[in-house]
Parts: sequence; C-alpha cells; structure tokens
Amino acid sequence: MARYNARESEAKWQAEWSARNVFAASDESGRPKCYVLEMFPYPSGNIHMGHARNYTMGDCLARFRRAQGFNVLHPMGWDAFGLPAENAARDKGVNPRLWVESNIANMRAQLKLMGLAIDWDREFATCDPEYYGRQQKLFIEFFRQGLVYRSEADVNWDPVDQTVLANEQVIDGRGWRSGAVVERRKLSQWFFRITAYSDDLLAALDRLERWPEKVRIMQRNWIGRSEGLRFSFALSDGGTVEVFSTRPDTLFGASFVALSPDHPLAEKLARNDPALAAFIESCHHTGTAEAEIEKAEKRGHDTGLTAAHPFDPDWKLPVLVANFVLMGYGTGAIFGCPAHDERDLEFARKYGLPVLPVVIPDGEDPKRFAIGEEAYLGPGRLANSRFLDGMAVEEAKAEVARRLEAAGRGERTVQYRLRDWLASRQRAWGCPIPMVHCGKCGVVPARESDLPVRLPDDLNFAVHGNPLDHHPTWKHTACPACGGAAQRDTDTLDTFVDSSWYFARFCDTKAEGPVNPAALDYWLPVDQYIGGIEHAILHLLYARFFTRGLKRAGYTKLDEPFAGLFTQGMICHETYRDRDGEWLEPGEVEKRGGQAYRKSDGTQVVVGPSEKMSKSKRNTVAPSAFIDIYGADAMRWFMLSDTPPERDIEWTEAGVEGCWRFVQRVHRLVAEAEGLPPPGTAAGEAQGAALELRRAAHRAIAAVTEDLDALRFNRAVAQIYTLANAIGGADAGIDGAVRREALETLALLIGPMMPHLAETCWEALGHTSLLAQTPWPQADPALVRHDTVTIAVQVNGKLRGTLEVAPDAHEDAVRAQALALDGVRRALEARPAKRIIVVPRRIVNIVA
RNA sequence: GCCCCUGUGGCGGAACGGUAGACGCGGCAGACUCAAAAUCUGUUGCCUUCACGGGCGUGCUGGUUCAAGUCCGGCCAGGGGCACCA
Repeated sequence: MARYNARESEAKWQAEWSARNVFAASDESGRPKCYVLEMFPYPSGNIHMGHARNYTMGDCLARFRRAQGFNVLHPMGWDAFGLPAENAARDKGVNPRLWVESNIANMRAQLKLMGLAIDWDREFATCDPEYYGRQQKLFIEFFRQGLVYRSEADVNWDPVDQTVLANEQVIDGRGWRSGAVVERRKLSQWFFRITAYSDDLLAALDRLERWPEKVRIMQRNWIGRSEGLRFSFALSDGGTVEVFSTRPDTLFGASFVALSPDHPLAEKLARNDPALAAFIESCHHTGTAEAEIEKAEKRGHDTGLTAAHPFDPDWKLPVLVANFVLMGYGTGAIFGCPAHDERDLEFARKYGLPVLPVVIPDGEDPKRFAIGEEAYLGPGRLANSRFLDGMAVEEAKAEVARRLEAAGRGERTVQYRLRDWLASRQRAWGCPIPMVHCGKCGVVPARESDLPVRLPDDLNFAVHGNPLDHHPTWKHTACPACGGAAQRDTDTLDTFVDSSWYFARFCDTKAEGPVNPAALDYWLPVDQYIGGIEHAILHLLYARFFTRGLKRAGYTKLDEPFAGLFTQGMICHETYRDRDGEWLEPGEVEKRGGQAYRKSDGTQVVVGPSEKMSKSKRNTVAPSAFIDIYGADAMRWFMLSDTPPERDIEWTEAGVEGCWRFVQRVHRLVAEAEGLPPPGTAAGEAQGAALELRRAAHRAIAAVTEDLDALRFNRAVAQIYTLANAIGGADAGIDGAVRREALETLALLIGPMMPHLAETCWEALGHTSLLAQTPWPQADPALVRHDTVTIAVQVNGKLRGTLEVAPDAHEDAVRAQALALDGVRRALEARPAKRIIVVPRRIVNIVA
C-alpha cells in the first residue's frame, strides 16, 4: 500500500477549501458566533515556530467550533508598521512598503501551507492607507473626546533608534528594541489619556475570568494602585510643599522632607543656588552610562529650607533634594521616615539623619526597640507619636488623615503607577499623526476629507533622524482652520496603536468608518484570543484602553475586547556549539551514539541546554523546511501533543518523527480497512469486542470534546491515541458498520488538528462531502457510561486489591466482597476491621 | 528586595482529596526480513523475591484526613514579572 503523501494531499485539500470558500465568516448567520483570534504577526519575512504553534492552536479551536455549529470568525492580518522596515530601507535601499509587501507575500504563502482555516477575504495590513487612514480618524475622534492630548514632557529618548519611547518600552533604563540607554529630553508629544481609565482598567480585571491569573496580576501591578494621603508642609520661606504618603501613620517618625530633582520648587531654588543646580544636573546624568553601577546609590542635597511638622510647628525638618524621589509619581515630594522605609533608611544613614521607630512590633518594648540594618515594615502599635500612641497602623493612618483633612491641609487620595501613553514616534514608517501646526490657529486636526494623510512614497532613509521631517515637501500644507500656510505633524504613531483596534476592524473590513458598530455588536468580544505572554502588559492594556475609547466615541457598548485570553509557551530547542564556542544550527549537527558531531568535518559538538529558539543561538528550525519533509499535519500534531499549551515546548527530532509515524498509522488504519458498508450505515446494537470498539469511539468523542473546550490540546491528543490503539487492536472480524463508525470518528476527531489527513481519510471512507463541512460527532451517553466500575480496596490506605462491580452496587455487597479479597485478608492478618469507608464507585478503605 | 508560577519514571507529561505514572517519546525482548528500514506484538518507576508476594516512591519537612502529587504551615531549588512608585 502506498504511504500517505502529505505534500500532495495537503495541496489538494488547501485548493479545495479555497475553491469552496469554506472558511468565510458570514455576518447574517443565525448560528451563534465565535470569534477566534491569534495575535497577528509582524511581517519579518518568515513564519517561525512560535507563529506555527500559535496559529495551530487557534486553527484547531476555530475548526472545532465551526464543526460544533458556530459561525466562526478567524481572520489574519499584518502588523506591518515599525522599525525593521525602516532599517531595511536604510541598509538595503529598498522602499519599506515593497519590503513589507514581499515579506507578507512570503509569509502568507507559508501560512497557507499550514492549512489554516482563515477567512482570507478579511486580510489587511496596518500599513494599508485604508487602515491607517481610519486610525487617523479615530485619533482625531479620541482627541475631541479628550482622550488624546499634546504635552511637553520629559520623555524617554532612544539615541540609537532616534525616537521617543513609551514608559512601557523602557526596560531597565534601556530601549526595548535597540537596547540603548535611554536619555531624558523635554519634548512636546502626543499622549493617550489612558490614566482616565486607571481605576476601570484595574477593576475590570476581576471580571476577566477567562484570562490567565498571571496576566491579570501583571496588569494590576503595572497599574499600581495605592491609597494614601496627600498633605502639605509649611516651609521656612513662607511657601508650602505637598507630599504623598501611604504611611501617614509614621508621620512622627519623619526626619526629613525630600524633593525630586525635577520638582518645580527644586528647579526654582536652583536658580539662586549654583551648588544645587549642579546637583540636579548630576542627577540627570546618572541613569546614563553608569546606570547599573550607581543604581542603588542614594544622594541628596540640602536646600537650606526647613519644613514645619504638620502637628508641631516648632518641629523643623530639613528639606533636601534627593535623586531617588520621582517627579512622575505622587507629588514629586515625600516626607522621609527612615525607621519604616528602606530607601529613607539608606538615605538617613548616609547623611546622619535621625532614625526614630514609631511602629513597634507586638511583643517588643517601645523603649528598647531599635532599627538596625533594615527598616521595620510590619504591623505593630504606634509609639513616640503623641496622640497616636498605642494605635494599630491602620487606626493611626485614619487618625492622621482625619485630622489633616479636618484642618484643610490634606486629603485621602489614590495614586496610580500607570502614566499616560506617549504615542509620538519620530519615525517615518508608521501612521502619520493627522495634526497640523498653524502659526495662527495652533494645533488643528486634519480635515476628515484629507484623510488618509498618506505617507509619501519617496522617503529618504539615508538621512539622520526622521525621514518624514526631512522630506522636501510632505509636511507643508494648508491650515484646516484658517487656510494659511501650516505644517503637518511629522511624527508617527507608536505601532502599538495599530494593534490596539485591528481585532475590531476584522469584524467588517469593508466598513466605511473605522469600524462598523453593527458588526462589532455581533462579533465582539473576541471569544478566544491567543498569543505570547510577552504582550501581557503593553498590547493587551492598550487594546483594553482603545476599546473604552471606541465606546466613548460611540462605536461599541463594550469595554473589554477579549473575553478569553490564552498565552502560549515558547518553542525551545537544544543548543550546539563547536570547539571555538561558535553556535551551530541543528541542521549542521548529527548525533551518533549519544554524541554530537558537526556534519561538515566530524568534529565533536558541545550540546547545550534547550533554550528558546532564537537567531542569536542559532537553534531555530524553520516551519517551512519541516513542512517540506513531513507536511503541515505532522507539525500541527507535534505542536498540540504532549506539552500543555501554556508551557514551553521542546522541539525534538524524535518527537517530530513520532508524529510523522502517527500520520502514517492513521492513514493505514483507514486505507487497510476492509469490508466496510457504504457511508451512512449506522452501527447498530453491538456486543463483545464490537461493543468495546463502539465504546472506545464514543468515549473518545466525549473526552476530546471536553478537552478541546478547555484548550487542553495535549490531553485531546492522548485521547485520540487511545482510540487509534483501540481500532488497531480490534479484531479483523468486527462488524463493518462498527469499524466504519470508529474510523469516521477518528477522522472527525483529528479534523481540527490534522485537517488534511482528516479529509483524505474522509474521502477514503467513501464520502464526497468535505470533512471541514461535517458536523462534530455526538457521543452517545449510553456508550460513554461504564457498565462496571473498578473499585480500589485499601487496607490502612494501602492498595490491596480491586473489585469489578456494577456502578450502583449496594454498599453492603461491596463491603463484603472487599473483605473477601485475598490481598485484604493477607493484610488484615485476622485483625478485625475497626472501620470501613466505602465511597461508591471509587474506593473501599478498611481501617484495621 | 517585592510579587507570581513550577518541582511526578531516562524524557514530554496524566491523575473531581480516592488504584500515582493515562498517552507519547526513548529503551529492552520477540515476529516479519538474507539483512536493514518500515511495520506488528510484548515489556518498561525503583528495590527485593525462583515465584506468589512484599517494601519504597510525586523537591525537603511538619500538619489536617479513613485516604494527600492534590489541602494547610515552614524550608529548598528552578523559571518569570516588577523594580527607588513613598
């Protein structure tokens, strides 16, 4: 018999699905909808294994839901703006649009080879003017709604990429993409007012029940809500300074007031104090070159001012400027209580400031309790704190707040760590910001009739800085308000804006407006979103914000775009290095007798641990190369097998070959089946081995259905193996109709996972319809149910035997049978049973 | 430093508080072959026993329970996130 020819078969079915437009989502369907979405790819040029895993999982779910009768939307697009295209343009002299387009063409072809059930009619790229023009419209609408504003701000400047970065894009003081140490600059930039929704974005996380807890925690931490008190100190120069504290209870332990180097008061004082000015200047320099080395070093500079304690005008605290106080959080000023704050303690020790404990742990003597190396952050009773003495921490916080509020000197407030989203980028390959700067009218939105504000095709990427800004004519335009000469904004939007609403555009890619409210109403929220954990904060938070913006602009009633989120693990592979420590690709290495050698010259290779596939370690395997040899189905099967989808998976040759063998085995089971009645013949009442095979089939249906519903692909795969084993082990003489039922079940169950093989089997079984258009099988409860159950019998918790009984067997009978077992008698050694626990259908435990 | 997650055979991993190791990979033995590949059958946690059987086993350590991989406390290890957020 001929082996299964994956390449031929896969091409055939892909053409067939495409010709019959099987995977188009229809908007007017009366069926329940299901929107399955995987995070769309950046068109780097090739699909990698991470994509392959992501899209396999999504496709499996989409096909499963379609078979279950849902009207499925499963689209694909391209996150096509961004720096790599610009770099390619600069380095290779190509037009970024052409570079992106050819990458997309390549990757689209690779995705199609995977046999994905995608509605390709809805495909778009974010660099299409039809898309980004509508994004510009949204930007202007958000502007009018107060969700977009322009502000001069200290920004994170990436000196390598020559652009501003959002806070979220600065990691350990370095640009997320370039890795360059970020500088601080004051620039006028566009912001999204994401902080307008701080509380809502936080509170709604509790309702996202189908999101991983891990992601919700990360977002919670990122939003960083803290409750505290905002109050002011009177200064010796007659002014005041406002501070924020979450620990107002420790106010009597205060030993200084510290201002951020960027605090307006610090800047004002510096004008008449050269030493202070120099100190502030030096603060701006740390965080550049020696950022890591000097990271922990706390430094301060005395302003000469003093601050009066809010509850004792005669108690004067020194006012310092300190490098560790952040302007961007709270008020940019703090009171320092060294006994109960690590940072304040470090600072106080360095500058010899008092350290007075005011919260005493239970069981400690207030007169003896002293602070050593570490500040005390735990609970306790107040001491050395006048009217607060004896109170618990929470009580004391409330009392301080009450008194200061009553005196009109403070108020309880909530602070968030979340800042507004800086969205301007000084780059050319992005969505132009549709704003015009007019000398007379100021900043004015572009007219709607001028949208899209198109990128010019003749950008010069050889220039330093922003090519859009250097273009000879592009930025010159007429003011939309007065008609006078004006200039376009030459910044573009952060590419995270592009990915913040694409899922909404997919609902109707022909919509005249940015989105079609009726289509959103029908399709959103996305029922299952699948992607990498690396987007846990940025993309997912921005998309949540954007959905709220769409709501405010009247496009949807929804707040949350993704009802279900799944974050898949990464793909890992062993790493290889030659004698010189140079990385080798898996294809350059061969293994013999437990050792690895370089194919080219036979020299020994050092095998390193399995790590995330990456170009730098050269441990990547290209999906397309794999598909060439084994076919898409074997790859898809591998991606779903064994490892739970949220965990990292290790790509191994052995595992992959095992998948290929299973593909062949399934094909053989079907191709070698003899004596099958024609399609449509129902399997009737069966007995003995035939009944067991029917049961295996129906139990597989029930189990696979349940596992796919819960995205437990690895377990669904195991269930299918069990069914295949049952079919392979079944008697040749078994009734043909029963055998047909089992084989058809096998074909249908692998349909979402190995769709091409499934179609081939379906056809081989005599069907003329497509399996992709065949409903999911139904398990017969009577066949899933067990006639007998195995009951474990324990003596003192140790297994001593098992019993086969009817599920509804009477407890007394079970008890008697259990006591009669040889193993039980042996274990009891004639001792009487003190107690016998019988759990119906499960276990008997005899306590002796 | 803070927060979170994960520790189960040689490996990936199963297991509503109820027979630990489903299923796969790998290994071993056998069948078919001149031979190999492919395929098929059996077997495969560790120790002990000729065998029947017995003992030990889910990172360590206490506890709750008739019963703990699973629940609770304390530790250890690995991974991830945040990181001067007052």
